[in-house]
Amino acid sequence: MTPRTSPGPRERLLAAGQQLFYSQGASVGVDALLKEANVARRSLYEHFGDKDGLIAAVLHRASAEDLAWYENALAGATEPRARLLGLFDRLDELVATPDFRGCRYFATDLSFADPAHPAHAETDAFRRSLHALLVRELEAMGHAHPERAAEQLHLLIEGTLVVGATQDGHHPGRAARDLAAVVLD
Amino acid sequence: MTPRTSPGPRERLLAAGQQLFYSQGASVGVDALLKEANVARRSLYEHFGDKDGLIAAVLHRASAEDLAWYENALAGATEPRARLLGLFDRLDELVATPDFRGCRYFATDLSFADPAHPAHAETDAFRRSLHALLVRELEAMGHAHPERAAEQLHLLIEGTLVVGATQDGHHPGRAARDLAAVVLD
DNA sequence: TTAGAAGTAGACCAACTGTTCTACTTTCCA
DNA sequence: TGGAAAGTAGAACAGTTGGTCTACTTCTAA
Repeated sequence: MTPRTSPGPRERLLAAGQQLFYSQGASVGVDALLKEANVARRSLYEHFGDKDGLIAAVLHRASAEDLAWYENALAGATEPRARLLGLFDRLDELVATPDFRGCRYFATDLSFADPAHPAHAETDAFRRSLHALLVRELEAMGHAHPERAAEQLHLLIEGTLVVGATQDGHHPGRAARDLAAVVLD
Repeated sequence: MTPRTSPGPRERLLAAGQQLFYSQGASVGVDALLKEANVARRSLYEHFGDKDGLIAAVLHRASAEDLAWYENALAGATEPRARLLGLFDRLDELVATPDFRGCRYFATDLSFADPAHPAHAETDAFRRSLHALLVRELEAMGHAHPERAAEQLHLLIEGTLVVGATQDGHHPGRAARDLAAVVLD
């Protein structure tokens, strides 16, 4: 019942944070977040404690969404090897998006020099999940060294994101895909 | 003459900026910079106009130093192929440094959402120089597709830096070196 | 119907930001 | 020796930051 016709302030804050933290960086002001979310100042502090709490919550949510994106990208094919190669095709499309600005998690890590900041726990968790996902796929295709290969694929993914974010016109996904094919053999 | 026994305020500001912008990010306060450089407030604004001017100048200087680092890393061998592979060995050592925090230029790009910020011109220039350096080496070894191979090597370098900055205990330089060997053939 | 929870709106605060300015000192060259 | 240039020290300023607080409204469930 009461299917909540429109999302509440908590949801709106998370959505606004996800968008603004990505496009502007973690330094966006609280005022901008409140305005974008159309939410009262008080609601932010009631729901998340402080700005850092919102940042961590946004990363937590984005992490789940991004992992789902990876799963979806893999689902483009059924054969294990084709699944992983297809991932790089999808990455190539992703980084070509006009407002692509690189990996949310690495950007967050760079924003907070203090290693005790709660955001780092979220970015670490994301990377571990991504690594586990890659290992799972590699094991499914019977790779001889899944751990090592996963690290190499991860390196190719990060490289693709950075090059995609900093250089226009390139197709880093294609370059990475060629190298990924080597890793898989 | 007057070999300037100790570096002047300009040099001290550049050195302090190079260190603090890297370790703390571009958001370090002017006060911290002045204190670290042991320089009067006024000197900063006389020499660099404003904080952004210092940021650009620091990047300009770091760019030259970092390119020299790449040249030096290549100089570990004479045979063209060994030169490029040796670069990844040096990168592997670099990212293992305890205070390594990733690529200065990518971090800077992420810090300034405004594409008109003067820092972006410096990071672009650095990347172009690095690309040219890679192309030069690939041509020297008679590679069939120097431009394409340079993009792949660049991707491997960026991936190495990101993984090195975010995951401890890994040896991304080794993983990248294996893949670089494939690129070179 | 009504009490209480949740939300809005916005004033307010202390701390900090980059920047400008004034006054004094050092350096160095003609 | 003298005087301009460059440097230091630090007060002051306006704008912004994250965060708290009060007063009012809306929703909702007993």
